[in-house]
Amino acid sequence: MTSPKPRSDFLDRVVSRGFLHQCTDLAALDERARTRTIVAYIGFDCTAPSLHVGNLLSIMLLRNLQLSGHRPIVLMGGGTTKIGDPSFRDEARPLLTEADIERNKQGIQRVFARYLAFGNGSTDAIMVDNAEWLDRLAYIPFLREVGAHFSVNRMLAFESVKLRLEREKPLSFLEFNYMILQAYDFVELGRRYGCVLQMGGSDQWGNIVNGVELGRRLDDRELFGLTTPLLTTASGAKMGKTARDAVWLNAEQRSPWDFWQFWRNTEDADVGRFLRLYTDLPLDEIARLEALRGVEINNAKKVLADEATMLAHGAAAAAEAAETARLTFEEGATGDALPVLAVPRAELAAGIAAFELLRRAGLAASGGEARRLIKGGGARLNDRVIVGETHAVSAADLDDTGTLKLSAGRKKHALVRVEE
RNA sequence: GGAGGGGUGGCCGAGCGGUCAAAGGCAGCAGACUGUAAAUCUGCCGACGUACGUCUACGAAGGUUCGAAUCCUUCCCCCUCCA
Repeated sequence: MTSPKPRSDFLDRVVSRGFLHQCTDLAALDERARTRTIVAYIGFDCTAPSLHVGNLLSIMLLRNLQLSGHRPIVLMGGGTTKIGDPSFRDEARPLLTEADIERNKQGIQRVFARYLAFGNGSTDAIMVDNAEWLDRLAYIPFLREVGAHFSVNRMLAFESVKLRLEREKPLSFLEFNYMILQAYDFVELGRRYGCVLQMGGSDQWGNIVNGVELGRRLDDRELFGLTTPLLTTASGAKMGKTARDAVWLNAEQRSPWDFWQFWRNTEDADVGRFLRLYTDLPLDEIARLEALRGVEINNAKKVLADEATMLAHGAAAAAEAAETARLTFEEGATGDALPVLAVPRAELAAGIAAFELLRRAGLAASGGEARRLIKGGGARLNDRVIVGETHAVSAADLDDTGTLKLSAGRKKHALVRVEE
């Protein structure tokens, strides 16, 4: 199902950079985006204190929208988070308290300032919270105005809830309403801001289509929906999750250094795709980088890490991370961006067991894990393999700046510094 | 409402009175090889303790037993079939 090359700048970008999965009416949307400025939104529920790399695709899509001369709306789901989206989940999300939601919202909001330009101009981004209208809904009038347009039969047929129903797992009436509220959001944004397009991940298709249809029925307005593909890495892992933790966008949750490292460690086969999705680099430049082979492709990964980190954390943090990586991996030295553990001089003078220090430096989750790391020969002190879990690290291991380096494996390093 | 099957470590999945902190697989971590890649091979993989060990764990709560993931009772949840 290859379609002709879009004529609007926006959809041309979307398609050529790999953001498109499905669209309700690509040709009509293309025509509209070509002839006038459109307003489009993506909703973000406040389920965690930060967004992560899994959400980055959506954020970059909004960025591309703005870069091609249109207006993005970031919709905070302060209202819908109180319900919990059941899409493709086989059990209900734990209900969050209003305080949790508010805290999460504060964390999430900050991210967008780096990716979008907010303001009052015609293509400036705006941020709104659906709690603004959802909290105020009056039940009976809402049912009469909006509820009447939904067919339960049809809602039950959506792929997003099919799993739950097939397994006969409970789908509460509360969750069942999520779809309707999201549809209503779209209509409300259409009324308030002239928003005509809702975008989101492919799991949002059902919710989005409902909004498009509701807009037509309620306001006789033509709305559009567009979804992005579900991303996996070349070896099949879900994008944006490492180990136990998501790759958070907030610096408090994941340091710019770790963030840079995440991108630097991209698999060869993913570099081109990621450069198109997660950076602003022109396509011909990306094509050149992607064509690099062997050791050379590491340069493409560095560019990817630089660009992605610059967007998320700013140029200074990206430069520091890149320099630290150069020093650490190419010179065998250390850089300023490495995590630092401060230890009182007296304590260090007395000697600290290596496993304990590894744990405290954050290189191992527990003492046991640290011990295993040492037993397996993966732990190093100042680049020398540590032998014996209880090996005492002392002031003698400090260099002349009062610092020592601990490593877990070849990629994870931390500095220990004495404090007076 | 009736009959049967099941709930096990991050996930899948064996175990069905002691030798079970619980096979195997996946994921994860480390080592080797490399390019801070992939693939492959090797080791580790509940917590705490230097080893012997201690504690917490097999849906929940009780019970039988020298001893229970394994047996019994009650409860909760899920699956299949019948009405």
